Amino acid sequence: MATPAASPALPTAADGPEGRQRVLDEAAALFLARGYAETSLRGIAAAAGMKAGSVYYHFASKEALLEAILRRGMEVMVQAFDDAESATRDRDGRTRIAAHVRAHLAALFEHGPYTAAHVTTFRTAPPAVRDAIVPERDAYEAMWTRLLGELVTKSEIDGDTPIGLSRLILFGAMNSSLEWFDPGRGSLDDFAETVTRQLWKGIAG
Amino acid sequence: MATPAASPALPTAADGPEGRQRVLDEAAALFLARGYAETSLRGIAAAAGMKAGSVYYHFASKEALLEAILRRGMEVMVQAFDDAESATRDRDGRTRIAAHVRAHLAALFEHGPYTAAHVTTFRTAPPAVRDAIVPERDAYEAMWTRLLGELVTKSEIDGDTPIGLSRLILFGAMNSSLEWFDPGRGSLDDFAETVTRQLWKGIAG
DNA sequence: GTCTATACCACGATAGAC
DNA sequence: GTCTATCGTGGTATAGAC
Repeated sequence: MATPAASPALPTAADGPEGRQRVLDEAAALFLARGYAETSLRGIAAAAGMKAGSVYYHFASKEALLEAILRRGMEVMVQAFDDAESATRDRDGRTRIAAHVRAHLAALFEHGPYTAAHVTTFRTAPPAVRDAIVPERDAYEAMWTRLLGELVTKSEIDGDTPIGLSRLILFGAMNSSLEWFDPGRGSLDDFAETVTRQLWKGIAG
Repeated sequence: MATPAASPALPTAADGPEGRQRVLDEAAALFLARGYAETSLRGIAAAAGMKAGSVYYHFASKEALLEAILRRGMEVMVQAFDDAESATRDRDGRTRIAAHVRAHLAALFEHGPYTAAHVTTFRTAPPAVRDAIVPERDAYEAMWTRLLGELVTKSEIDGDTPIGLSRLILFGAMNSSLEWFDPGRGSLDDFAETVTRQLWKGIAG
């Protein structure tokens, strides 16, 4: 039997993603675990099963690699937001907020290390990388601002609190959970519900 | 006139703190601005007006310097908490929470770079440094847990939400403001009041 | 697409003069 | 208490074979 022309028996799709994707995955995981500056290209290469020099076939520099990861992390967040929006566009405000909180937290904890790596490394990323990614971040923030503004218009959210501040406070509450929440020990649904309840009604007795 | 015996005319107290303190101040500011790994001892020394080798007269290593900064940052937070506690111990729950939120934010933005540097560098600090500082962090967290528990007992806080989670959500909201709040552009009092209001009553309309 | 080999540099840290 | 000088290590990145 001759090998099928369309799929030659090469060790590509069999065990794991191909080189570039492997580098991306492992680098994101390492940046998340140890930080950008603390992670060496040699370490990334080793985790991806190759030598340091080979990484440069896929990425022009360590900064370019970081930028690709930050961009991917942002795409995951935007996708999560869009899905939540499609699912709850016609529901009440509390339901919509709950869905978006759940979606954001899922992007952090359930859709790979990219979004989490974005959140934790952005602050100390090299200025050139930060600047390159700012437009994507602004777009995501604008999606939330639009959602909250819509709910204020419908009087589902109190009009007194500035929604810009509310959004930043909510983002801080959600993103900082990377430092302590372990999805293996607690339910993400329960956590998302607690965040939503506290955001919605507060803690007053 | 002979120079007074108690204060010889040496260039010590005149312009700025002495060596060790200068290193501490500048290192904290640099760790906050750029991160621990991204900041070199040469850069710290230059900011403190000395050469790299001289830093080792004051600190055994870069890690020891970081540990001293993290510890100082924690002391500032604890002091802020104690002050707020003394000032509002007999007041109602909402007033006490407001004072503590204000105090924590003041520690981040108004009492030097130590607390802010602690918050931003702890996550990626070398494990040995993290381990050494964990007891102090636990003690501060216990102060908050005790406060919130007391308010639950008095039914000033809703007993349904687990206070451990509420504390982490509140810490995340406050600490993450380091990434965007500029005390030169906005009032810290106003910001603290917004955080307190959102924590207490939520955003529901 | 990955390898080996290496250039080049910045880093943390140390030793000893002053 | 600060300096100069330097050591050794590990970092990013490149060149060229395979």
